[in-house]
Amino acid sequence: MQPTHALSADASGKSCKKMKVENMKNEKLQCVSEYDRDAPTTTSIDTQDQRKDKRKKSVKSRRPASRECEAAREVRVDLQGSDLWKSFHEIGTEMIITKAGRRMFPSVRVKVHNLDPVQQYSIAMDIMPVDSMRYRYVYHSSQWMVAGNTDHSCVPPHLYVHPDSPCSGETWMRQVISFDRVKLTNNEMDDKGHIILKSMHKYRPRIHVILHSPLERLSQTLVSLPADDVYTTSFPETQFTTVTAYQNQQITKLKIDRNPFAKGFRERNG
Amino acid sequence: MQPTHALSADASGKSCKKMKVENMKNEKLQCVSEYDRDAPTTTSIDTQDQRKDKRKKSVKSRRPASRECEAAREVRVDLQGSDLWKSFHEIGTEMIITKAGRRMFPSVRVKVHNLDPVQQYSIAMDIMPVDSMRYRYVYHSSQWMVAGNTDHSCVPPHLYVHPDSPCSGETWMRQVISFDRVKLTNNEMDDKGHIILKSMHKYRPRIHVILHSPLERLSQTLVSLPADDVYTTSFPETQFTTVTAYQNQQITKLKIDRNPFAKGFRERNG
DNA sequence: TGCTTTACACCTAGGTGCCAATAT
DNA sequence: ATATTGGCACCTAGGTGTAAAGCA
Repeated sequence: MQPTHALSADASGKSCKKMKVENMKNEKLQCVSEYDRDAPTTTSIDTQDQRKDKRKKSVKSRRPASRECEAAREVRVDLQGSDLWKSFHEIGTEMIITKAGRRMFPSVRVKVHNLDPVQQYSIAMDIMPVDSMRYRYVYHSSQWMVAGNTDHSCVPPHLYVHPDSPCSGETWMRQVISFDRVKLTNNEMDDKGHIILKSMHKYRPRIHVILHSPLERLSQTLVSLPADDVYTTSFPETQFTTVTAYQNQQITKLKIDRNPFAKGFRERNG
Repeated sequence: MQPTHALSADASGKSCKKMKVENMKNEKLQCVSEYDRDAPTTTSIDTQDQRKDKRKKSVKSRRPASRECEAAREVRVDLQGSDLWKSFHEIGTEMIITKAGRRMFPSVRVKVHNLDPVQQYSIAMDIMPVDSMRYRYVYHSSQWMVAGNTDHSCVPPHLYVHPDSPCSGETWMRQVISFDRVKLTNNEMDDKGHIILKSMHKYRPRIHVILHSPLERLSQTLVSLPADDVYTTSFPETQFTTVTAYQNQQITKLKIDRNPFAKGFRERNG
């Protein structure tokens, strides 16, 4: 359980490392509440004792050949379809989870910038709990209320490595990176590689950009912990509550309206 | 164009290397005619000058802890669905190729044995020309006849790396490795990663088991040449002739009869 | 003539929310 | 009471050979 590439403790926000190391092993099921604000959350150095130091460090915008620190620009990850996510977020996004596994809608789609074109990267997604609460939906007030604490059975979050991984920075930057084949399940015994979540809980997806050192590689089957340099980011509007059946009818309507696979319900459900 | 990992010239069939090196760059479009015999063809050392030395070296059968040479057993690759392939082969297998890309039926499916469970491997397929001839089908004799030499535009054979690559030997051995998503095309400008072939030519698929040295890795996008140790094999019954429309009606009937996607023609075409 | 392309009907495979039944 | 499950009709997405048209 010891950190593989533990960093020195200089967590000053000005550090000019192109990629910051985050040791995911040490994160356990720690909750990242009240991230639900404005800018994307970018994890900087994140060792056990510094969790309180986490601050929204807005990623530097592209600046040609900034000479600050060996001219290295910081990795940037943009969420695609942010407007759609926000439409759901305003109501309170719900995601169905089933035993067989259910896709997300909307799905997480990103573009990455400022990678080194010749380096190899893997890009991965996982889904972190937002807090340790269980929720229930109160119909008459159309609101989600806390219903108690979660039972910490605490399955470590499964890392979904994008199937194109590993791949050169150049190739990654040329395309929209889509996680639309990810499936969510409530089956704790799942063996099909789906992401296991608990119903009636709040979650938020994270994106990891994993730089492969020349001496290592990340097999797609080594599903849990990248030991290399990892750049991690997350978008507030992608937060959602897991359900086994939709609770808020406005969510149902919006899904039917926007998800092509639900077209069969368009007219029927006026 | 120089061999990356050229071997010494001891091509004696008894060499005890677990995996033999084959330098694919040196193979060019060399034709491997009259391999259409009995046992699977296993490529041993294959440098430019030794092509005549190629012999069907039937892979050693599993022998527990044979101590001959550091107790390493030789890699073995078995073709799944061999009977189905043979049904077609007896008639003269045809594969449709289209501009958009067409799947193969039957598809190539294999099982691998005697890998090192803890090593990382990639498994790949390519399709080699059997000779340099162009063929035409003569209806009244129901036979394929030579129609001339091919025009050597000679696109280097595209390597299709199995999407699960790279992966541990243990994982590979536990599953049937299916290449059913491979698509064949006659579009020489194809950019969708399909395998480009010439119509009215004879081909045979090859399977490559690529051992990753700890210091290297094979990106799925580096599509052409494995520089590591490669074990290559091929099965006579998988040979086929490329067409844009089926020539032999017996082939058409067998495809309709066996390919689930052609079910719509079962009754119609008595 | 001989080969290739295209639009097509008809499949398989699989993603939706719904609803009634069933847990918890 | 609430939450979950499984069967369902209805979609999307895409794999078939066909037949007619297009191309050398």
